[in-house]
Amino acid sequence: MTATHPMIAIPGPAASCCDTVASPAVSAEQAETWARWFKALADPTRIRILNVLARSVEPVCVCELVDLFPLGQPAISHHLKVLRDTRFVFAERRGTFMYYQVNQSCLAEFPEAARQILNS
Amino acid sequence: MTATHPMIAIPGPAASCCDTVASPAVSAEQAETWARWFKALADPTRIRILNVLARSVEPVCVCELVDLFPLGQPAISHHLKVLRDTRFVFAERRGTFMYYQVNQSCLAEFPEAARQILNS
DNA sequence: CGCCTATATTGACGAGCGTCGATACAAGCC
DNA sequence: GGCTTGTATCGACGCTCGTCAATATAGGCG
Repeated sequence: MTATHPMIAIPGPAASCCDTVASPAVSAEQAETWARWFKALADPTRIRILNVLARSVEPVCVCELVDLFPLGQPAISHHLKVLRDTRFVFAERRGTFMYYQVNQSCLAEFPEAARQILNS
Repeated sequence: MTATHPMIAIPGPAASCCDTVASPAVSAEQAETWARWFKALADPTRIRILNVLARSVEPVCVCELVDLFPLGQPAISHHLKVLRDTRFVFAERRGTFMYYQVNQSCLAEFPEAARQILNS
């Protein structure tokens, strides 16, 4: 695996193919957590559902979402479950209807993850 | 699809299951673009590769990355290609070696996407 | 030229994802 | 109680993804 670098005899800063790089500062566990977050948003429908929920002051019921997208009700429910499992949204029951809202604080951590991947 | 709401006769703000919600402000095309970005980061190895590249002042060659992760060289090359295709990183050839760097400006657009999903 | 090393690409395989149809559950109304 | 409606879950299908082994390409060195 480790390359035997051809310039090894040349003195100076370019003695090997590159300076030894530090191990990633992001642990494997942290990376998996963030990967799950990104994966939850790696679908255009879920992005747009999240956008609709974020733009609505009031909680939104499922039937409204079903009308907005060219997908069946089970598909919408599935996407909502993915967003629920990652805590991007939460649901509240009112009689027969289910109302969904964005979890603002959870989405706020999102740019923070991007920052840590770049800086830490 | 559209629900016939049982409270339709009751006057007042709760005349239907929920207020009519605006269509998503994020177009389907924009959502697909962002979904591709998120998908590129929806893998723990790619997150950590990106983190290593971001932490290194100097460009990093592939053999160094192969040593850092318990994956074969083809797998690392594959992940680098995904990151290249989404312009998160770019590569530069120096003789036999390929050196990778993060595309800072491209990653800066990332929190902006999160902001637009929430606010716009 | 031929050999060697670094990296990219290909093909294959198993696993997971998105969608749909069918069904189950929950709650209100008769 | 039964009926209806809204929502969630299940099973199946096709598709994509991540990984590996094998191979191809590219560049340096003799």
